Amino acid sequence: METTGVNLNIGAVERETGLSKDVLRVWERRYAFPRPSRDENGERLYTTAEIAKLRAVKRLMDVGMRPGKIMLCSQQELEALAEARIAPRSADLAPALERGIVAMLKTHDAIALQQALANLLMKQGLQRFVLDTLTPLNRAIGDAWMRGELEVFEEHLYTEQLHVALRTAINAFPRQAGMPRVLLTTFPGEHHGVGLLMVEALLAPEAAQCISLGVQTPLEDIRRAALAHKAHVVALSFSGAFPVRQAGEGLAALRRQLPPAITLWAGGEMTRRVRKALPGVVLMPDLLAVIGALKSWRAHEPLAAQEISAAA
Amino acid sequence: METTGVNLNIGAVERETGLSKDVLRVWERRYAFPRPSRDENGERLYTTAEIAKLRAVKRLMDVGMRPGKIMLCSQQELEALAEARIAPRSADLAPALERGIVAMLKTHDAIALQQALANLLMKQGLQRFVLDTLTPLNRAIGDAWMRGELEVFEEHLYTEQLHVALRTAINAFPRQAGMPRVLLTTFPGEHHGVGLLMVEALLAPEAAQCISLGVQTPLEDIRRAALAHKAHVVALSFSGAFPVRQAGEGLAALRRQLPPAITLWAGGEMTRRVRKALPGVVLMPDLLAVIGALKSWRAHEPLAAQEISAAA
DNA sequence: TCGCGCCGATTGTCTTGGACAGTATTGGCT
DNA sequence: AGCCAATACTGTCCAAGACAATCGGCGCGA
Repeated sequence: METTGVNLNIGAVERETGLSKDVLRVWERRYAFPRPSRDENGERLYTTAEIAKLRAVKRLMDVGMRPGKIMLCSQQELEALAEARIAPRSADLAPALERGIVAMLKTHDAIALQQALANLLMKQGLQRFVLDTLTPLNRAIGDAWMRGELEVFEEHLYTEQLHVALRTAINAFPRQAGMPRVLLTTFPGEHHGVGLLMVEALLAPEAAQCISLGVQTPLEDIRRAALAHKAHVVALSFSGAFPVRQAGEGLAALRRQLPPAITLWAGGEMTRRVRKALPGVVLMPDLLAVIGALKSWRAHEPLAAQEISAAA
Repeated sequence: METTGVNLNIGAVERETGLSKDVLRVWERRYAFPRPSRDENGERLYTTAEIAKLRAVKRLMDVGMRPGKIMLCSQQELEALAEARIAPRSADLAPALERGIVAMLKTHDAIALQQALANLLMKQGLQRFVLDTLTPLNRAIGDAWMRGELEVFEEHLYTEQLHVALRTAINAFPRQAGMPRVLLTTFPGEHHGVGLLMVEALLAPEAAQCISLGVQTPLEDIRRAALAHKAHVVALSFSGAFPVRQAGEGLAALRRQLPPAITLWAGGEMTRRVRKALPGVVLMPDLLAVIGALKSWRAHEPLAAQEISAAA
């Protein structure tokens, strides 16, 4: 625990924590936390301790807790809350596999990690790997992250290695002009791209044609891309931290601008928190739903597909 | 040209254009552009035309132009400026290869694009592909982007396909415990990750061990990761749009926090715009410099490497 | 006892207009 | 022509207020 007491200004804290300047200032006004010192110009200077606590608060808020309830807790209390939240489901047992992967992350053994992922993938096949292994594994990683056991950079390493493993496996499938054509991307503000890759991993063996634009495509460009690529389905991925409201607005706008024949899928952790139904949007709260949605599309939408093709 | 006159509020414009709310408001005050209408609550509503012009302005600013000079130009004038800027160097000739790739992007032929990239890669080998093909190709794509010939989603598709091609090729090399160990990532705020992949593509055949954290690692975590992984080199990538000042501050802070034995590399388009030297940071304005820096490290730093190993 | 609707509390986002510091550019001087 | 200083430019930060959407709890009816 060094005393790297490098004080950061509000802009740097925004970048480091993902909390907007507005939020940081209004929290200070309302909750008296954080309470940064000021430099000679009266500008805020946040300590590393405050930043760490802000990150802990954000983690808890990303799983549904409210700022007013937790803002004045100490670091220990926050950790206890995180612990309590995941206790119910990890109480039974954390399987050896998951614990092994987390251990590799903690020892920073990138090579072992990559081999472990590649081995599992080869043994199980791509779809089983995604559905059976990755789902609980991602949850275990998420839990460890919630508990503060994992550093940011360790989580980054996991994501990166997962990218490598999945991308390699997906590439082994021939890139064919299958049906449906699925356009994959995320909204601006959503940085997390593993979801896209997992969906692609599920669809590639089903002979659907995936066109991924990566993350953060502006709304207007999603529309243009869907038309340009004559997509049958537009699939968006949302991580748990994505604001439900923003997603709802964006999906509604997109639904309005897209021809009705194009199906709209929305998946990812966030979709579990959606209350009111979004007309014309297929929600996929888990990965299994992707397979279901694909089957459903193939059963019900042959006409739509023809229409889009004919419109060319 | 549809009249999708969907007006966006300032937050949405910030996400879509990458211009902060503060900047949008201060531009309105100073230059009387943009001049958004207001909703019933007095909140700004930007038209799609304004957003398009904002994007054009940002593109030109990313290559060094100043807002005051260009803010009041019409769309046509902005396009003329972009044209003029790239005329000097593309006047000679745009080689057939580059034009072919751009054409594939414009016709949205993802399959052809991927095959073209894979073919080139196989024919030339990874390093030659990166150095000889990708450098001019990226410039051609950048020029087309500057001219407004490419849509955002077309550029996204290119990036994604490049990712696929490079990742596949890199994976073909055995992941060994070579020297030096290079930690690759970008600062928070830098979304562009192709640079990292290109560096990895150059280093993998040289038997250096790359550990990539992907994009947007908080400063403190870069430090921790460097120590945890016992990295010999920390390499950061910056796209042309990254603010030079932010990069300078970040690099200085990182240099201060990192043991002197760890070498610090900074590469990418931004580094060409750096004026004052950054002590203790190796600048790599082009990709060839990466090879040079690697050779230089191997020639001069055998002691440092041993020290770090011993410190374990 | 469970479901539904209402109301108050909570919370993120947007508002204005001012200020300042660091950087680029201009102009004058040698 | 080259160098330095004054000036213009520009991004970021500040304050305190306002408002709408949402959450949570309460009471009511089935």
